[in-house]
Amino acid sequence: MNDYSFIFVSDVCLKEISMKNNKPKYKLIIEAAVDVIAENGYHASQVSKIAKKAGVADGTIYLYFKNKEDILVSVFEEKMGQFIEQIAAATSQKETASEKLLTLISMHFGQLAANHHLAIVTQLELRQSNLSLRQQINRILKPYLGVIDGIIKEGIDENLFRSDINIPLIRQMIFGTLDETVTNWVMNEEKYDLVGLAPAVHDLITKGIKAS
Amino acid sequence: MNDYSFIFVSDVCLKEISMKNNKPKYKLIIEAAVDVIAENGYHASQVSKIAKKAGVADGTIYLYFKNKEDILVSVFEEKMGQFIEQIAAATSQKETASEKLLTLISMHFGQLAANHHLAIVTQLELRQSNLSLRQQINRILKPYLGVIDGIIKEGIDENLFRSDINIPLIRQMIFGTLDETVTNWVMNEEKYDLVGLAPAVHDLITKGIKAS
Amino acid sequence: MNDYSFIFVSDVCLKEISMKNNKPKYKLIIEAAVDVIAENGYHASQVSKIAKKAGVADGTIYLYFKNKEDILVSVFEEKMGQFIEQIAAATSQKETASEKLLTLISMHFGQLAANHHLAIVTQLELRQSNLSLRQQINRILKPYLGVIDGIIKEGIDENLFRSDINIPLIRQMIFGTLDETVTNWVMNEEKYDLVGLAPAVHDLITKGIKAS
Amino acid sequence: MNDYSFIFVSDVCLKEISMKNNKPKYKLIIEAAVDVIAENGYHASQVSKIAKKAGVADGTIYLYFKNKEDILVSVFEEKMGQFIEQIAAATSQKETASEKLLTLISMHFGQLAANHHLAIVTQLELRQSNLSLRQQINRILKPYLGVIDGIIKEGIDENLFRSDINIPLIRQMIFGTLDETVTNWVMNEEKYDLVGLAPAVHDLITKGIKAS
DNA sequence: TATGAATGAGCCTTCATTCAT
DNA sequence: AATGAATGAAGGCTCATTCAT
Repeated sequence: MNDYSFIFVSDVCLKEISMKNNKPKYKLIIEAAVDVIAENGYHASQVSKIAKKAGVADGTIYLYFKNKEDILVSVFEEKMGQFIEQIAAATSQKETASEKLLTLISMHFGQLAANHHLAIVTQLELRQSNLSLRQQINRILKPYLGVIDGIIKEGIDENLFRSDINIPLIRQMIFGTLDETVTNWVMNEEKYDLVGLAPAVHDLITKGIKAS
Repeated sequence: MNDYSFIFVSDVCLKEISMKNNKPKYKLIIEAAVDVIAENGYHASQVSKIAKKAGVADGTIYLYFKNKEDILVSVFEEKMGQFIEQIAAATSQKETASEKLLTLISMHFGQLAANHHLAIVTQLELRQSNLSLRQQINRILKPYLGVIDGIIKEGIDENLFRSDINIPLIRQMIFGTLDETVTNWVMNEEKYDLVGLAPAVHDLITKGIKAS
Repeated sequence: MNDYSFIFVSDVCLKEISMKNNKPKYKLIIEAAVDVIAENGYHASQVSKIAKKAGVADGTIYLYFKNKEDILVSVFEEKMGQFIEQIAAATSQKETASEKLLTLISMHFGQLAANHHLAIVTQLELRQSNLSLRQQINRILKPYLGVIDGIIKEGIDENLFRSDINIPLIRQMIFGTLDETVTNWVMNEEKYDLVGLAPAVHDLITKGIKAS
Repeated sequence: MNDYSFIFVSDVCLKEISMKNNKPKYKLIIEAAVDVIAENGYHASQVSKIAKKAGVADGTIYLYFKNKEDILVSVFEEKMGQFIEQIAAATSQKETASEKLLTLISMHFGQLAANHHLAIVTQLELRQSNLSLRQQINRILKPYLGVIDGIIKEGIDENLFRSDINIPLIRQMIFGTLDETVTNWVMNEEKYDLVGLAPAVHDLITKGIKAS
C-alpha cells in the first residue's frame, strides 16, 4: 500500500475538489450540521437551524438528504471516511504492528482532540439515536474495525501479539478502551492532554495490567 | 470493605423493604419503565405508555418523579444500585485482586445476560439521552468505577498489577472493554454466550495482547 | 314503523342529551368544523382554525378524532344521521309510496335549504376528498339510499311504480336528480326557492319528461 | 345546428392542427396530466410529476400554464371540448328529440367507458377542487348543458316532451341521472356494462317511474 | 393520594413557484 | 424557449406536563 499512497492521497484530493465544486451545498450542510449539533445537542438541532447556519433554505436540505436522520448518517459517513483514510494511510507507513497500533491510537486521539465539535458529535450526540441509526453508524465504523483487525493479524503473524485469543475480542478491547478514553476526556471538558495518553494506552493494551 | 459489608447489606434491605411497603407505585413505575423502554426504545417510550404498563394514571407519575428524565435517571439508579451491590458483595468475598477482577467481569456479564430488558436499556436506549442525563448517569456509575479502582489498587498493593500507569487509564481500559463487549453482544442479538467470554476477557486485560 | 315512531324519536332525544352531556367537546368540534369548512372551504380549514372556533386546544381535537379526515367523516356521519332519521321518520308517516317520495324530496330540499353551512359542506366541500374518504361517505349514505329503495319497492308493490327497470337504476335517477338540483342551487348562491321545486321534481321523476 | 356543423367541425380541426404544430408541449402536458391524475389521484399529482411524465422541465409547465389550477382547467377544457363536440355532432345527425336523447346518453356513457383514465379524472378526481375551480368547470360544462337544453326544446316543439316543467329542472334531472350513474359505475370499479344501461336510462328519463 | 382530560408549544417535510443560466 | 436547482411558507400531529376533581 505504501507505493500507492501518493496516488491514494491525490485521489482523495481530487474527490474532495470535485465534491466541493459540484455539490457545494452538500458540504455546506454537512459542516453546518456538525456545528449545530455540537452547539445545541442532537435533539435541539432542528433542520431549520442547520439550514440557516448553512445559508440555504429549509427545503434545500431535502434536495441533498432524504430526511433528518440522513443528515446525521452522512455527517458521520463523511467525517469517519476522512478519519479512517487518514489513519489507514498513516499506519500503512509504519513497519511493525506495534508501531501501527501506536500510530492508530495517537491519530484516533489526535484527530478528535483537533476537532472539538466533531469529538462532541461522535462521542456524545450521535449516540442519542435509535437502533436503525446505530446500525448505520456501525456499518460506517466497519472499515475502521477492519483496520484494527488488520493490525492485530499482522501482529500475530509477526509473532508480536498472542494468537490464543479470538480477534474480535481483542478488537473490542482496543476499540472499547479508545472510545471510553475519548468519551471520558470529552465529558471532563477536555481538560487534559488526550494525545499525550497515547503511549500509556498503547502500553496498557499490549502488555496488560499484570506486573511484569 | 469486608468489615462493613454486613451493615451495607442490612442498609440495603431496610431501604428496599421500606420502599416496597411505603411506595409500591414507585417500584411499579420503575419496572414498567424498564419494560416499556426495552420493548419500544427510548424515543417511543411515552410517559403515558409507562403509566399504562404500571397500571397508574399519567398524573400519578408526577407524584413520584419530577419529570420524564427523572424516571430514566431513577431507573438507572435503582438497577445500577442493585447491580453494583451484587458485584461489590461478591468481589469482597474473594482473596486476590485477580480473582476479584474475574468475579467482577463474570458478574458484569452475568447480570446483564440474565436480564434481557435491562441489557437493552443500559447498553442502547439509555445512551440516547442529552448531556444532562449522561452526566447524571455518570454520577450513578461512579460507585462502580470506585469498585474497579479499589480492585486495581489492591492488585497494585499485592504487587499483582503494575503501578507505572495511572489508575484512571487502567479503569477506562477495563470498563471500556467490558462495555464494548456487552454492547456488541446486545447488538448481535445476544447470539453467543457472553458469560463464557469472561475468562478470556480477564486474561486479555491482565496480560495484554503481547505474545508472552 | 308508525307504531314505534314515538319511541324512536324519544330514543334519539335521549341519545342526543347523553351525547351533549357526556362529550360536550365532541359536539363543539363537530359544529365548529361545519362552520369553519363552510366559511373557508375544505383545504383552508386548518385543524387549528377548527379548534379555535370550538374553543378547545389543538391537541384536544385528537382526543376525539383520529385525524383531520376523521373530523370530516364524523361531521358527515352526525349530520347525515340526523338528516336520514328525520326523513325516515317523516316518510314512514305517509300512506302511499308517491306521498312518501314527495315527502322525501321536500325534506331533502328543506333540510339543506334550512342549513346554509351544511348545504355548502355536503354539496361542495365534502366532495373535495380522496377515494378513501369518498368511500366512507358512500358507506354513510347507504342508509339513505336504503330509504329510497324502500319507497321504490313499496311503490312497485302498490303497483304505483313500474317494475320493469332495476331498482338501482331508478334510485340513481332519483338521487342523482336531487343531488344535482341541490348542487346547482348552492352554486347559484341559493338565489331561488329550493323547496318550492319539490313538487315539480316529484312530478318529473314519477311521470318522466314524455308528454302525457 | 345541422347547418353550422360543417363550419363548427372545420374550426375545431384548424384549432387542433395549429395547436399540435405550434405548441406540441402544451398537448404533451395535458395528456401527461390526465394520466398522472388518474394514476395517482388529485392530491398526489404534483406539478413535478406531471412535468416528468410529459418529458419537460418543471419550469416549462409555467410557460404554458398560469399555475397548477390552470393545468386542471385546461385538461377539462380540452377533454370536455372533444367530448361535447362528438356528442353534438352525433346528436345533430338524428331526427327526433327522443333519438337525440338516446344518442346523447349512449355517447356520454360510451366515451367515458372507452377512456378509463378520463372517467376517473372527471368523475372523481376533478371534483376534489376548490370553489373557484368548480366554477370554471361549470363554465366549461355550459355548452354540454346547452346541448341538452337544445334537445329538450326540440322535444317540446315536436310535442314529444312535456312543456309544463321548466327546462333547467328537466336538464338537472337528465344530467344528474347520467352523472350519478357514471360515478356509481366508476366507484364500482367499472364492473358492469355501462353503455348497455343507456336504453333503460333513456326509458326512465322519458317515461318516469310511474306504472303505465 | 390519585386521576385523566385538557393543554399548546414545537417541528419535519412537502411542493407550487421562481429565476439565473 | 427551456431548464431544474433553489426557495420558504405552511400545517397536521405528538406528547410531556398540569390541574380541577
